[in-house]
Amino acid sequence: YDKKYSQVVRSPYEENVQVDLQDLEVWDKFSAAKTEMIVTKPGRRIFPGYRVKFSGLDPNAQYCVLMDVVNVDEHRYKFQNGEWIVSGRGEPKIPQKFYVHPKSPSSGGKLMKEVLSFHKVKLTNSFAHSATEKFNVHSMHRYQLRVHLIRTDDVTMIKHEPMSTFSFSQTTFFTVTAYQNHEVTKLKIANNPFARGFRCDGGKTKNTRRF
Amino acid sequence: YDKKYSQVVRSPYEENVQVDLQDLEVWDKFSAAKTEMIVTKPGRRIFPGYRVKFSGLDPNAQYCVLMDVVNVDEHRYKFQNGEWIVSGRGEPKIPQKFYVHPKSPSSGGKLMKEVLSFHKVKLTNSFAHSATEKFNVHSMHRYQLRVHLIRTDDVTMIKHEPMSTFSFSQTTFFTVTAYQNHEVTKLKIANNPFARGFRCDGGKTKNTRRF
DNA sequence: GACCTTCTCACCTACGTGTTAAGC
DNA sequence: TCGCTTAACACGTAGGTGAGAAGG
Repeated sequence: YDKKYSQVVRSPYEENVQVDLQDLEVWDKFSAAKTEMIVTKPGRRIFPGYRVKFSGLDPNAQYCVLMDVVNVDEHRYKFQNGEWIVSGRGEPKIPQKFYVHPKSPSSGGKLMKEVLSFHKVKLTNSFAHSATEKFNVHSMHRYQLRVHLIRTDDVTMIKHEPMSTFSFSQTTFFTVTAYQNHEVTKLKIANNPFARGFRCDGGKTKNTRRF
Repeated sequence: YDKKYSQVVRSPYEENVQVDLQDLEVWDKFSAAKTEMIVTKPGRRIFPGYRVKFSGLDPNAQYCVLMDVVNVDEHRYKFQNGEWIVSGRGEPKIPQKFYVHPKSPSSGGKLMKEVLSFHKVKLTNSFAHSATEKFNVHSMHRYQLRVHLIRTDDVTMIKHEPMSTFSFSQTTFFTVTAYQNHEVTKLKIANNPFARGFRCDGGKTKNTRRF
């Protein structure tokens, strides 16, 4: 049992493929506090950043890498007395959509040499603000990130080819319009460079993390 | 005779295709003063921005859009007594390279609805700083921008398909490491939002131009 | 000296943060 | 009232400007 994965579905072509979630320590810290992600109308990035690295690919084959955001369950939640509890039925699921990583398609050799970052992805609660990098979600629901691999050099064929899917239990999160758990707020401020202005030391702490 | 084009080469598949250069008034102003573009080691953007709009495409066909930077002649130039004059033989031409617009491939229908911007392109005089969006050029030479259209949905087939090429006489420019003609400097400061700090009014003039 | 290049700088644009107060 | 959402804001990151001094 590999504690890094909550779920793996492999297409027959990618039996030896493995995916590593980057910044695992950071994801673990957030996960322990129950991660929250802000949702806004214009769209808000997720933090920690979703960054993965592939191994075990065929160096000469062409691949497309995708990600999506999926419901973890069918509930609506609320934060009460310091913990998240179920609060009725969830909104109907939003039709699935994929975000194709801009480096797709790419050869297995190239892919294995670099970390793929999905930092441009945003969460929005407004259907009016549609864009390729925006995922529509409901606030006060629970979601999870997934990454997909398809052995093809044709982005338009994505829906007609066998696909391998990888997901990590650490990337589960609650959507909110304002942070509920102050522990999460503290972790965001401590780790996200863009929130450096809110650090106790006035932003003097260096942080060279890349997204 | 259409004064907007200096040269058009059409592949047999794109007889009705037309390209419009955006910000034509600005390009014309610079052109009248003999446009200069700064070249640096890390790479410098071009200004005015190179933005084009297509019409007459097949709405259902897939296209790739490319651009490149080519020599206008074989001379080296210098700026003397307020004008550009030939100053010996130019450096050997740099091997041609294409910058593939990130929205490639795209359907003709989508392409005709939007303005394609090449604002990420940079000019560099250092061969060490190579990148997809950087063009290697020699300083004190004369170049021109070109845009290309290929009817294909496969970016890797770009060099093996018939290509239409469009270029505008207004996009001819001299490369410099420091501006020679103060008239050009004034136009840059007056029109480029990033140079607003140098405007006489202290940067209060609004300018909502998009790249 | 004349000409061209390089580097550092102050000053911008653009946009990613949580905070706060107001709205519903 | 309470719970959740929205918009304006100060304060960061990241990087595009020409100026000016220094270098070759």
